Amino acid sequence: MNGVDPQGTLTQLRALLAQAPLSVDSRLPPERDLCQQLGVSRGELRKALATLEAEGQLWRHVGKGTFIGSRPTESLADLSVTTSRTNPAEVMQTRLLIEPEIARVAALNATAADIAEMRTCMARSRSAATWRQYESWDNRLHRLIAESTRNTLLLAMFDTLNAVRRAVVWGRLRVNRTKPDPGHHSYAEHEEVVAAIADRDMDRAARMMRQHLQTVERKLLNQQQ
Amino acid sequence: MNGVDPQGTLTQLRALLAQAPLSVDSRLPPERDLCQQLGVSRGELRKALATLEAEGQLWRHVGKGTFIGSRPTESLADLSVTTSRTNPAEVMQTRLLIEPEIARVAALNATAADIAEMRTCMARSRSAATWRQYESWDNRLHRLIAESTRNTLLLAMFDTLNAVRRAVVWGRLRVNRTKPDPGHHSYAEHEEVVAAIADRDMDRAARMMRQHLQTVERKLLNQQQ
DNA sequence: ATGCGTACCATTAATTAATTGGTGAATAAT
DNA sequence: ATTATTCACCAATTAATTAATGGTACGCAT
Repeated sequence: MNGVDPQGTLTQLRALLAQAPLSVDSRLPPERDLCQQLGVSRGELRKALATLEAEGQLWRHVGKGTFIGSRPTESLADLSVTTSRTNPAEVMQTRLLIEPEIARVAALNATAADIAEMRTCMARSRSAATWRQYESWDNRLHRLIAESTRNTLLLAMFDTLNAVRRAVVWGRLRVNRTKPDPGHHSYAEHEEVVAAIADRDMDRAARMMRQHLQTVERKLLNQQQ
Repeated sequence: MNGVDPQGTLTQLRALLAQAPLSVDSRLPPERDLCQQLGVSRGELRKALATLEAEGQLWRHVGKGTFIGSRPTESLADLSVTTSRTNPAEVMQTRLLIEPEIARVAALNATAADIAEMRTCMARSRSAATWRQYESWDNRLHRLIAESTRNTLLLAMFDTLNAVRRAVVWGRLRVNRTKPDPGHHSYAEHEEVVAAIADRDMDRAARMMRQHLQTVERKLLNQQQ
């Protein structure tokens, strides 16, 4: 039909994309509709689309459609997949990066009620009769710190990290002792973190949290031997 | 029927679980089938099942079934829920906390190939003809930095954050200019981040990344006005 | 030869139907 | 009067079905 101007449909498409009310990542009509709409054959349309795809202006996938923008990188944001691919070392490194920063923001945003609840948590963890109870209050404290950042996204990231951690470090059981050591290192370290948060000392909160996690890591390594 | 021995069905069930060809995590028949198979009423069966569930021998869930073993860790870290509850400010704050730390680890672990690819990315982004292409290369560069930490969990967290960001900052379109400014701030800042990574200067990499993100934030705020 | 139309394929999304644990009411049993 | 059984229904989940979409081969015409 317009073999004399093989670039015609390509030009039409470019115009469509330029003037488009279609923003990025939006889907454009299926090929069968679009070729009728432009008055060209499907083959011709597909040639033009292939050119635009090669330029990176759009991307296509069978069953999904044709989309504006660049092909999204497949995110391994899936929890089960991540869990199976990571390892305790990665978990610890990630924790060591993120939780101190969380403590930093917590020092900025925690309310008096938050801090009071943290102290309650620590008292309960001190009087814990079993390791399970201790761990429960320990988890609660760490999450409380994340909550007091008043940042739901940050809290969600903390939860994700925590879920992966629990799934990965699952085989590590502490059954050797039935009662937590009253001189357990975490008691004093928790105190220091919470004190820094209460003092609104962001740097110190981050530093203390990092130190605490490093101690935990060291203990885990010793226990593993 | 066997009211004289209310533990009868429980004993039967224990025997079934003990001799079971059913391994852990396997599903046992639905209640409606199982109660007929054991010759008891559904209510009686459910009492026995409740006991076993309390003991942690099995777990149940509506629509799924009854499974042997302990309940799998539930991850409430759902992406869509998070997206609906957060806002651009939270996204930016979280990004500002995490990405510099990622850059820090990248400075430690990036290979020469990684750094070469980062430079390719920057070159492509410089020669980008449209904002869409620029954004594509910008995203690619940031993810490349995350990849070069060689920490799959950290990469997954980055992807999660990125997915939320894209979903939240969705209305923000850059249509005012059709071509990226050759003096665009990001060019120089990207250079500095990559240079710090290439120099293995962890602190500088983190600092430069933080500075870059702050510039981006400032530009976004100006644009919003 | 080239292009157009038709039909079909593999993959994905949307829709619908079955399945399943949880719960309350009516009824029978004791 | 209390307890157990049966039935019906509910909310959540999964399985099955249908529709939609990009990719591709074949026949036909020009």
